[in-house]
Amino acid sequence: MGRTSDTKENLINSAIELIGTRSYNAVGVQELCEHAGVKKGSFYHFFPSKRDLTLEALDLIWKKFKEETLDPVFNSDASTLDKFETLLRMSYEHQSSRKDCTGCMTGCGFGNLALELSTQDEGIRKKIEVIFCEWTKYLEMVIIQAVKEGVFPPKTDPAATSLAMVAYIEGMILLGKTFNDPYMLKRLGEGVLQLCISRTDTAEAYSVG
Amino acid sequence: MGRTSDTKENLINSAIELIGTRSYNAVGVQELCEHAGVKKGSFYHFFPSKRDLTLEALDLIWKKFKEETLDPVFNSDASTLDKFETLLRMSYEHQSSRKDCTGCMTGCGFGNLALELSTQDEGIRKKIEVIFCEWTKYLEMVIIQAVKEGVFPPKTDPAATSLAMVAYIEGMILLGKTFNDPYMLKRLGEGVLQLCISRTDTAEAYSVG
DNA sequence: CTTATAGTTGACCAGTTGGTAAAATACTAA
DNA sequence: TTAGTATTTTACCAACTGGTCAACTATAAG
Repeated sequence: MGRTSDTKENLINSAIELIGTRSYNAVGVQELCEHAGVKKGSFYHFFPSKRDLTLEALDLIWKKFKEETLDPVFNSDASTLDKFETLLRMSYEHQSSRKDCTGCMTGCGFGNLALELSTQDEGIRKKIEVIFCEWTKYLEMVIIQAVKEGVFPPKTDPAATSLAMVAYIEGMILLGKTFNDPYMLKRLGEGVLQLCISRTDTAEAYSVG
Repeated sequence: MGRTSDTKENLINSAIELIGTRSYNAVGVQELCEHAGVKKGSFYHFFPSKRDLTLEALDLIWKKFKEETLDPVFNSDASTLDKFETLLRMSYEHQSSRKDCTGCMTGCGFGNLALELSTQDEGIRKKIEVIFCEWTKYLEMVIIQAVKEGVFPPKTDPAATSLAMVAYIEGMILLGKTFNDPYMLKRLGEGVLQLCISRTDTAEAYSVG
């Protein structure tokens, strides 16, 4: 019943585009509306506030990241190492193309919003926390399997290792954005593999600690 | 000649406090002035813009970070591993106390501003890039020495390793802020050491790659 | 003690912020 | 065809944004 439209989707996509390349507080409702070709009244017909738009935008980029990156990579029949390498290569390519068309390496939409808003908006912080947890689970499952297959040493702690990998990836992207240089991801990418070696093995190998 | 005052210092400290716990765009000139007990006219007597205040605030927190943390830790006669452990412990303690008094883990002032402003303000981005480079140099020197002493394997690449460590530390803090849990730094801290092992050694040890 | 200078004040500005409310319009389903 | 509903539009709001300016005041140095 009643009329239908794609205004809501347009607004969400505009939020992903604009907030993604600048920041939450640097983009106003007005600009969001202009970019989406929509009047402000329509905005508030679909969203109670800019914050709620952002929450839905986070849902969408997480869904897309799963569908376009995590699922294809981790459901493939490639080797464990190839999976990590593919994930890193896709991140590099994504950031590179962002820089080509905006002039800037825009970084990770989750990390960006997390650092900007975690202390100010508990709902957004919590949503990104959950996203990082789910992302970690993808990695954890691969690590568990790699240990079973003997690719990773038996003492590997999959939960700790996967969390460390997400931290390291976010840190890589943070440095890449700071240097405005996607090549930073190439330089740092190999470090991800080092986090796969369990702490105790590291200690034994070189008697550190 | 003329009158003296500590208004400028007060404004810089207010910026560190307010922008540090919220974000650049979430804090206005007015609030900065109120917090510093200063009228807006005085603000613009000392700073051409909020952006310029922020640039000076970055200088100060970097200076303090060096004086209070990097210099004492890395000029001590502790072992290499102890130095890293001390650095991590101090980060944990700092973030913990921030959470105790503000309710939030506020994260790294450099990382926060880098992600919020890198795509929007080239001057601020560049300043943080330089800071990360200098920070990396501190770590690099320690790593070079550790290789000499045989604590780290000879194939270690000090430049690559130190950069990876900064990335990992920033990623740890990012996750900690997202989870609003300083304990994340404890959980992830040990991973820093794994980045000290050179890629090739990792590959040899477990035939990965 | 004077004078030049550094610092302070308050009034002001145009533009923007996020958000509201009601009337007008277009469309869908019965 | 119609009735009801979803969407769109317009006009509006108070509060706040970063920033300006000229007048005023305190003080350090000669």
